[in-house]
Amino acid sequence: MKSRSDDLYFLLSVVDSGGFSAAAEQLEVSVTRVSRAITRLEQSLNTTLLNRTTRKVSLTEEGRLFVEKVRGGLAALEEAEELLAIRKQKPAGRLRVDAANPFLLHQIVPHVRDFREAYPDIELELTASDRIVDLLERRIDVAIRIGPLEDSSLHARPIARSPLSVVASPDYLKRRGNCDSPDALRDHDIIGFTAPEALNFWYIGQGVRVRPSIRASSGEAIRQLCLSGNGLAYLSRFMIGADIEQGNLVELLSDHLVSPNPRELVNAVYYRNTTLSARIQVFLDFFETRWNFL
Amino acid sequence: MKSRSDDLYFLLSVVDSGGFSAAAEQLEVSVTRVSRAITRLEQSLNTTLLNRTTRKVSLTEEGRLFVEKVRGGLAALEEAEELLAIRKQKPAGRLRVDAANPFLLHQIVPHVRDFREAYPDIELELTASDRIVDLLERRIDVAIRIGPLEDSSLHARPIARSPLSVVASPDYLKRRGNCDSPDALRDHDIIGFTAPEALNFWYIGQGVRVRPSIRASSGEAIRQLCLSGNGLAYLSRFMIGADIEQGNLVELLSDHLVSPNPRELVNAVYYRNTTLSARIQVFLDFFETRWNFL
DNA sequence: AAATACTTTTGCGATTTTTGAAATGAAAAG
DNA sequence: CTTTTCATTTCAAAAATCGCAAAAGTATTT
Repeated sequence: MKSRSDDLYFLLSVVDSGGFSAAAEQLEVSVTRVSRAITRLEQSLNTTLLNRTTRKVSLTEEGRLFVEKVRGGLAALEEAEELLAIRKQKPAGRLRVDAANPFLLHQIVPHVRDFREAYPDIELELTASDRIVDLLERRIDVAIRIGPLEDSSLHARPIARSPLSVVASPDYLKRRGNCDSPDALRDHDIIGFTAPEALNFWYIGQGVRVRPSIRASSGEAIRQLCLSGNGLAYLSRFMIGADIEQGNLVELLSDHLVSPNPRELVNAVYYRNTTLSARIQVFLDFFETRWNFL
Repeated sequence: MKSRSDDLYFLLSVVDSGGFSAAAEQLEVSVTRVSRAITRLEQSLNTTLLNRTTRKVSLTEEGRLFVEKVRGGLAALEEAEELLAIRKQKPAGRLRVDAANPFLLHQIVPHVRDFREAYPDIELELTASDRIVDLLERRIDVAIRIGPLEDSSLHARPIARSPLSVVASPDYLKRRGNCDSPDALRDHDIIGFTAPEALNFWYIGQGVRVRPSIRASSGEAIRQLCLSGNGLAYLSRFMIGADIEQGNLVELLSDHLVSPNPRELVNAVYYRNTTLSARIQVFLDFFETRWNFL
């Protein structure tokens, strides 16, 4: 509540450098300041953080726990500042973004107006392709992919997660009855994928390989089929979140859903291990805060 | 680097309450202070965070991004303080912890000496049981479980993740050759579980159901079999981390491992949705920082 | 258009904190 | 026993923060 972040930085420096004077030198401040920062901190927390034996300082057990958590917190704060620094560079230029069609429609398109307003100098080019295509050849800067990545020659960074849910339309459920347990799936119509077959593996309980009575080749098609009461589907939250909120689809078996699972991860894929271009950076930061599928 | 946490709290309050005066009232300080805090912050960051139109304040786009990150950071810092507060209560009494045998051996037992030293008033009782047993009847306070949870009547909290790796002993590999691709698994001896069969599903590529040529009923047995060169095994990092470091086991197919997956999550299970007892809290905090399997 | 009703910002003296240099104290090293 | 190496404390100067009251805006109302 009251601890000044400056003092926390001092603490970290002391811990890392192993002494007050060393920390002072490292931070280019007087030893007095360091000493006082720690004292202030300890008093404010009413705890002894550092065990001072004249030659060395060592962390008390509470200090250890405290420092551990503090590190993460300060890192986040610094990231926040860094964000602004990047943004100040007024990123500009062309940015080619690729995503699977449903993701593009449901989670990117609705926000591009705001994005363009925030970064008017970035020319956004959106493309849709279901599989990972040749990013390099098509000059794509960043691709959003859902689920496990196949090509590991590219670099990827997880940026969000979109759990999968079993859903059905209310009228279907009225006709066919509810579905309370994984075993009850047998009594229902399942809308599945034509290919790859791995998509018809649902992460429920121990994992179930379903036998679809209807198949479609795209998630969007499955969603439509489900909305019009053709059966149960297992889809990513990002494309049915709105449907659920509006009551057009009902979640089933939520107690038996297994999370995390390989298909719920949303990754940003790009080449270059090195630092991302400001364009890509701001794009990801911008959208990360808007993707609000749980 | 220089932003003060106090000012950040002011910022948050302004954002949440929707105005300077409202924030001032909420924080029980003068409006002047709030205004100055924001000004100071903005100058220090050299950025306009708040868009003041007389009737209301709204976040600028940079402000939005900034606040978002800051929230997380401050939350972590507060957690750190809270930790100390809990610890100050000198938690005492009996704490019954249950875990699967290998986890108990590899990740708990090695640290109990330190734990006892840190919390001398807690009487630790450790039990091992492979499946979730009747926690209530056996009076277990907290159980550590790896992988998906079956009984959802209990409350669980993910506390760590322990990825799974495909491993083999160096001498086995010398004899039988390397294993570069998921397909190459066919040419190798697999050490699998006798039951449940679901454990012989490996999260590699699209997911592979392996056909073990040797089976054992416990992870520890599988580990031993693997160490003595009987074939490939797919085990949690927490039980083979040391083996890998010491070179007694070699990781295979790491490029094809799929993460996250349902079996890598380490959960703390307990009844009570309400606030955890100090005992359980400190136990989890203490060990979380020591479990260092990636 | 002018007046009104809110808000935020600013000027300024008083008050509280913070700072560095040097003094002090304390434990290890020679 | 003396020297060295740190950390803490003292003290006066310097800096920052604070609150009051006045000022400066900007929607809404008259």
